[in-house]
Amino acid sequence: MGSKARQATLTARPALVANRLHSAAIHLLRRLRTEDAAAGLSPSRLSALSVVVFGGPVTLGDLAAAEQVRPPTITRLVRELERQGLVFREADREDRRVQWIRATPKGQRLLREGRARRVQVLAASVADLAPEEQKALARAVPVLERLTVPPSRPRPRERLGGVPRTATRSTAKQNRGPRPQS
Amino acid sequence: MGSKARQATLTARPALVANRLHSAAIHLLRRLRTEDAAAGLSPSRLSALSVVVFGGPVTLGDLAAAEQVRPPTITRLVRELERQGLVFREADREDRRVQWIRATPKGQRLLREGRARRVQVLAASVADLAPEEQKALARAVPVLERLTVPPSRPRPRERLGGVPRTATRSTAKQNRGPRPQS
DNA sequence: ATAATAAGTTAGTTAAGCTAACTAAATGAT
DNA sequence: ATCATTTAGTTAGCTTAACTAACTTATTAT
Repeated sequence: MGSKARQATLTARPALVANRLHSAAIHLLRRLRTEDAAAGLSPSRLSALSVVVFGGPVTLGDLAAAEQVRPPTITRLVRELERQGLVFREADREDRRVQWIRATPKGQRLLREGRARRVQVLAASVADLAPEEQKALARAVPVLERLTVPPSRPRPRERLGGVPRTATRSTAKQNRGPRPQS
Repeated sequence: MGSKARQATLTARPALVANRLHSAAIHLLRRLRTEDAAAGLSPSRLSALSVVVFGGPVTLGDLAAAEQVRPPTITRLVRELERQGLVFREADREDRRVQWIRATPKGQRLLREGRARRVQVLAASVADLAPEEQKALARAVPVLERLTVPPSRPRPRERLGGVPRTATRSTAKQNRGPRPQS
């Protein structure tokens, strides 16, 4: 194969790449769904819990934004995580409409252990690939991650780094309103 | 190959790659979900329709295997596609338990036009990437596609390539007594 | 004081997955 | 030939996760 010609073909068809990525993502998740279920955490809950664990205390709205879903979806998701004893809420002292979500120790443990267990099947497949293939994947991952962030989302989240609790509320509020750069 | 150390890092952690792939896939699909809805075809239906359109006539079992879902799920999915006038079924003449699924012209058209429209947002993002990034993605896609096929599934489905209709059925089933219609 | 905005919740719908239990047809053994 | 088994698909009922619309409560602005 002439590599020049092939490269040209590849880069000339973003739609084709997008298409195949789409399919691949669907099938990838289908494949992992089974493992997810075994550990009692659906992909949605897993993803949300992960934001809570690594992103420090977050509000419901933060979570909804991070997960790119609507408020009711987050309400329900958090309720389930709460029921499983993986997160808990705490009302903000300054703005009593706001609920801060934190992970319990159980939630942190379950995320770390469970997540590893869940992607283990995938990881094994990755490990079975030829080195060049693994490299191809590893190089594509950061690109993929950039792709999955909608460009239309400014995301002003200072809170996401471990916020000490109540003090930050006023600070956070400030940039809530103005929405600096879009 | 430039940095040996970097390669080692990249290939040494399949679990890390798997993890990030998992997240990326979730967010990718979330992002596309909105676009999907607009065109009237959910990701699942889109994926199934795509198999029917490009994989020639398939049985329900074929579809279930290709989509990695259980029979009831496929039954429902096909019923909806049928209701939308995108596919139709036809009973096999030799084995009357078997249903062959084909795309209608409308289904073919909708897939071609609709699919492009649906992944258009993603395609636009891909097009916006730097050329090296596009190449990284393009090279990773085939690897991804291999990853999404469970290794534990031998799946010797001869039917999946465009089967002319009833002729092949007997080939597959050959040597079994021809049960005349009752 | 009152209107407007913001954060979450509730209610109700739709879609997509599953298992269990079923029907109908085909195959195999006696 | 009959009866048991296997296979293809369906039905019923459950769960999860998404959505919109309409609501409550709290905050902010006029």
